[in-house]
Amino acid sequence: MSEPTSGTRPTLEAVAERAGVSRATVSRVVNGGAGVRQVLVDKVRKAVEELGYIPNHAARTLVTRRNGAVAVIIAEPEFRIFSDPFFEQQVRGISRELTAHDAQLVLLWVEGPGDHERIARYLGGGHVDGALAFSLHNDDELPEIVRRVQVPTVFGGRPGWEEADGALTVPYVDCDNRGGARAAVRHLRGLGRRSIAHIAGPGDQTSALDRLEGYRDELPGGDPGLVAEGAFTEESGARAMGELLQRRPDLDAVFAANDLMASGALRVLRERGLRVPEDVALVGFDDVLSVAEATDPPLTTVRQDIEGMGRLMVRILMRLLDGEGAEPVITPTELVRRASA
Amino acid sequence: MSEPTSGTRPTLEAVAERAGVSRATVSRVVNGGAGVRQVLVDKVRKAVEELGYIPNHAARTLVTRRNGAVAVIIAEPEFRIFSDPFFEQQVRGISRELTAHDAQLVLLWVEGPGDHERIARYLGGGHVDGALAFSLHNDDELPEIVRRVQVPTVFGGRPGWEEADGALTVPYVDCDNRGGARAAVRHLRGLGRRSIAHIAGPGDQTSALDRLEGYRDELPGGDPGLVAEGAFTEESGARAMGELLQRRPDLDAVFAANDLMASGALRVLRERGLRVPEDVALVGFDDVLSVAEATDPPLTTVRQDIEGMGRLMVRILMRLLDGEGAEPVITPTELVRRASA
DNA sequence: GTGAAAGCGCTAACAC
DNA sequence: GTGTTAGCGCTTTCAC
Repeated sequence: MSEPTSGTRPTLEAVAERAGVSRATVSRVVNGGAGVRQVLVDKVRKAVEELGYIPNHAARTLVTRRNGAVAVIIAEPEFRIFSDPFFEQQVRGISRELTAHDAQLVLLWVEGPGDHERIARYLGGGHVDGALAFSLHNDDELPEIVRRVQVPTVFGGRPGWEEADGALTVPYVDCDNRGGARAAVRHLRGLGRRSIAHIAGPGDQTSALDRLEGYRDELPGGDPGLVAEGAFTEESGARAMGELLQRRPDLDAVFAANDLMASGALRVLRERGLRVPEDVALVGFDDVLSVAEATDPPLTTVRQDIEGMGRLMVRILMRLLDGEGAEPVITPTELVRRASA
Repeated sequence: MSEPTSGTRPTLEAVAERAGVSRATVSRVVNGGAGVRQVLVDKVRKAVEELGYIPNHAARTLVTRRNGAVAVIIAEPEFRIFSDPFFEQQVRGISRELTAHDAQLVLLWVEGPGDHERIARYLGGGHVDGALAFSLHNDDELPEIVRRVQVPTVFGGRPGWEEADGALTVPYVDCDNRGGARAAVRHLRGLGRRSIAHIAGPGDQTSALDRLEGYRDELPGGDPGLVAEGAFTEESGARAMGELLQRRPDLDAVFAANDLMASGALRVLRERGLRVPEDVALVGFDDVLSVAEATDPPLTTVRQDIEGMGRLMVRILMRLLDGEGAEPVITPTELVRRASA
């Protein structure tokens, strides 16, 4: 009983003996039971039950080269994103789709650069069939790691490094950030607004850059003073709003690169006695309900199907695992009108 | 190239051939190189490097019965606790200690009761050597699952079901909740306070119950109207404080079962124009710095070494895996005086 | 010190 | 339909 795992688990062989059949038959039954007479199926099932047999994972993986597990990689600086409703929704989508494929979600937490080697060994050692990662910053090392160990990987969000090396196209899922931003600005213009400001996200994230570009598409030659950078947090949105009001007290509309920053901006606007949408119209991005519906007034925003994007990441990975090719996927966005604009 | 894993990875055999040694020697080198001549060690290392060899995990596990991975199980209702600084700190401790043991942290997310079967298969299938779980609610099914599949498990927090079945003692790590609560109340009494209220945590969590008991130890025959139940959140602390003030406007001290609820209570106290600590002295529990030091005034609170408890969970699990026995561990608490009491 | 050989528990041809 | 057999890639006695 000094063994690592408690006692000795029953093997296929034991089940076979008890059921009076061969190992192969037991294997067939355990894996679905196709092409086995019902009598034997029942016998085997009974033996499995009685012995409490659970297939040995390592043995199975050794021969099938599949292990039914997919890694979701979280890098330390991003660990906090668990508290971000956006991320939670995406992981939920991933989890559900994985379950539908009968695959296990393994969350890998990278604590820092020192962990890279360990993560590489884990990924390369075949613990998982594939990986899902989030391309949050341009300087991330993850893409290099997954490339090196050759584990099929799908990214959430358009990776920034792709721009540097056009040859290396990795599969990813992202929404139409640029198009969504355009729709937001067009909507504000349609409302007759003339001074439309933008609270952008961090400059090292493609989603922020793409939304900024969409904003500029609609306002060529716009005043750079109408753009302030935030960090996708409520707090930073408030700060950016303050800056903008200082620079351009005449502004009559704001497009924030996400709902959290929009809610921060809204707070500042109200503190200054400005009415939304009468004095300043406000549009967000994401349509995270817990934020967009909770503000007063509720936010007009650009909706993206976050959970759906998570599910899509899994489906693309599965296709990759089946040896099929995979292209990046851009999902559509949709303007949701509420009261803020 | 239609294989699940990309291309064919080099095996031990390939390395052996390239280095001109036997598989056994390569294996020795890969596993530390003890008892192998330096010349051969170098040769092998070189071959490993050149081939980009990574040991096959499944094959190794199949023979060693160990796989260097430990599951941290998160149940869905608790997924939110990622945003709880307490939990994050504990996971950080776990992660660090695991790294020190060269083990991989695998986070298992249980989405709901329907997932139990899958989780059981995963745990029982030998994906991980052991598991770490958090006993948050008394009706949790997890303990039953880990018992069934016989995977060595250490719990964070004293499990509630233990009371029902004294025979089943599982290893767990918890702080001295009762003793800490006593110290808090004693401190308030020492300050000359006469009407000491308690904002308790949810009644289905042992930590909350133990702290309540510690409070009662020091105030036998106390007024039940001085106790209100919260849910360990800031919001619920505020609500409970409101109730207490309504029932007992004369109260002059509050012991909250955690810092988050204390900060909620503090907010309400100030809204009502009550000074802390002059009118009402306030003590929290946990000493989560981001909360206890951030309030105004900063909280006097009962400190527990959260990260240390996470590390301890891992150490106990490792002992379990080595076939040694393991007892529950209660870590000490310490009153930290700041300005609120 | 190093190599040869025997498995770990399972699946997948291939016979029957 | 079912059983037999040959590995999957690695570690680990046991000889030499």
